[in-house]
Amino acid sequence: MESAKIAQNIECSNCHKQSDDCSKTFDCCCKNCFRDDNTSILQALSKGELDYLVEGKHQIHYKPGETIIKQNTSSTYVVCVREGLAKVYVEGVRGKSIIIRLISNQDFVTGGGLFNGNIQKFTISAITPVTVCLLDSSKLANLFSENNSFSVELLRHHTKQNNSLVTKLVNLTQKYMPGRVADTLLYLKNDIYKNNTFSVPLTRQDLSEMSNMTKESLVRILQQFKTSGLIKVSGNTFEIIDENGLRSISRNG
Amino acid sequence: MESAKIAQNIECSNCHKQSDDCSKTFDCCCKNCFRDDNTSILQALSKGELDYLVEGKHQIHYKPGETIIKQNTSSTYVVCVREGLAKVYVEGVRGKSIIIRLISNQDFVTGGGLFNGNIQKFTISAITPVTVCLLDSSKLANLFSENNSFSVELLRHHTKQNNSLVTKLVNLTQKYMPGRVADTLLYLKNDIYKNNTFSVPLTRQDLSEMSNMTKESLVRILQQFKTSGLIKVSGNTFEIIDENGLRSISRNG
DNA sequence: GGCTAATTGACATACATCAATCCCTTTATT
DNA sequence: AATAAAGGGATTGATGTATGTCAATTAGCC
Repeated sequence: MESAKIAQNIECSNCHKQSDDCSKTFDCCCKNCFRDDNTSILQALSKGELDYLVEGKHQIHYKPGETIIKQNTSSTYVVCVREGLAKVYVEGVRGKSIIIRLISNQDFVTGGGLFNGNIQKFTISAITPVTVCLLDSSKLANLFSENNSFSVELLRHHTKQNNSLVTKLVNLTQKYMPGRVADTLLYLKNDIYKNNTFSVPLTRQDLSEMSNMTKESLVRILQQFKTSGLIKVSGNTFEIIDENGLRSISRNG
Repeated sequence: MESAKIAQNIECSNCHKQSDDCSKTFDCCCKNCFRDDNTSILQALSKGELDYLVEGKHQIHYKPGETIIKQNTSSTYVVCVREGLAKVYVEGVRGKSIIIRLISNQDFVTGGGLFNGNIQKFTISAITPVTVCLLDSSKLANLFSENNSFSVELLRHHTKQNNSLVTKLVNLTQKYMPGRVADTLLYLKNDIYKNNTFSVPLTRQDLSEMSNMTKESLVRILQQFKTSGLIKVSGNTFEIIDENGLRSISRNG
C-alpha cells in the first residue's frame, strides 16, 4: 500500500477520495473524482491539464424537475454529472419530447454546440436532486488542440453518440410498441442500473417518452409483459424475469 | 489572371482543373479537386498532408444499385464522392430501411467506424453511376493527430451530423406523413438540387424511405400536394410552387 | 382529504397492407 | 419498321390494424 503519502490529505466526506482540492473546499467536483472513472474521456488528460480544466468550474445543485441546459439556447458550458439522475431530451413538435438518454455519475454531455456555435440541441433536466459540474467549453476546445489523445477520445465519444442516435432512429421508427418498451426496459437494466431489479424515479410519462408513445400505451404494454411473465412491476420497481424474452421481442420489432 | 503559370499543366478533361496529377493520370480524384470545395473538411490540410492522404487512394466506379459500403461490415475506408449520386441508409428491422442522406460531389462519409473499430453503421449504395475515392482511414487518423485545425473540422463535421440525426429523429417520429414528405421535398430542393425544379433519379420507394412511410402513402401525399397547388409533379420531375406552404406543413407536423 | 399519477375502457384515425390496374420502357417477333 | 410481349415501377382503391385521444376511475402520497 502506498497509502502513507496519500493519507496526508484529508479524505473527502462526500466522494471518499483523497485530494487536496476536496480537503480544502469539500467540493467534490475534484480532480480525483474525474480520474476515478475509467470510461471518462477526461482520463486522457494530464494532471496539469485537468487542473486547468477544473479551475473555475461551477458546481451546481438542481432540484428534481429543474432545467440544467435548455434546448436552442446558447451555452458555453459542458455538463458533467457528479451525483443524481438527469434526462437528456429533445423537445419536438406539438409539445412531444423524446428522451435520448439518462445521465448519472461521471456522464459527460457536450450537447452539440462544441465547435459549432454553442447552440444546445438538447434540454437536460434533473430527475432526482442532481449535482453537476459546468465546465467552460472553450477550455475543452483548448485542450482538444493541445492533447491529441484527448481529442481522439472526444471524437470517439461523438462517434459513439452518433451510432447510438442511428440505433435509436431505427428502433423508434420501425419497431412496434412492444419492441420499443422492451428496448427501454433493457436499457434501464443493462445500461443504467446493471441489475435485474431496479427502482426508477421516472414517471410513466418519462418511460413513454423514452419509448416514443403515449403514457397510456406504455402502461398497456407493461401490463402485457406482466401477464406474460416477462417482468414484475410494482409501482416504480421493476424486475426483469425473462431477459431473453424481452430481447426476442426487441429483435422482432 | 495568373493562368500563365497554371496553364503549363494540362487541363483535366473530366474535372477541368489544372493539376499535374490529373494531367498524368487523367484521374480526377486529384488534389486540386479536393481543394476546390469550400465546404470540405480537407481544406484544412496542407499540400503535403493532402499528398499523403491522396497517395494510394482508390478511385472506383459503381453502377446504379451497387453497394459501396455495407452496414455491419468492417471497412477501413472513408468514402469521398467525386461524381454521381449515392444514398446513405440504415437497414433496420423487417427489411425496412431509412435513407439518412444523399451524397454527391465532394461529400464525405466517415460512417461511424473512425476511431471506433471500423465497423460501418450505414450502407452506401449508388443511385446514378458513381465515382468515389476510397481513402485509408488510418491516414485520416494520422492527420487527425498532426493537424489541429483538421481535427477541429472533423469534430465539427461529426457534431453537425449528430445534430442532423437528432432533427431527423424528431421529424420522423413526431410528424404526420404530410410533414415528413414536405421535409423530404424541401431537403431535395434546398440541400441537393438548390433549384425550384429538379429531376430526381430516385424511385418512389427511395422517396418513401427518406420519409419513413410506405411508397403507397408517399404517392398519396404527393397527390394531395399536387391538388393543393403546392407542387407540380410529372414523373420524376418536381417543381416546388409554394415553398412557404410546405414549410408550414413541415412545422405543424 | 385533496392532489397528482396510474390505470382502464371506449372510440377515432393515421397509416400499413394487399390487390388490381395503369403506365412506360425494353426486348422479342414477324 | 411495326407490333406484340414482358417487366417494373407508379397509381388507385378497399380493407385491416396499430396506436392515439378522450374520459372516467382508481391508487398513492404529503
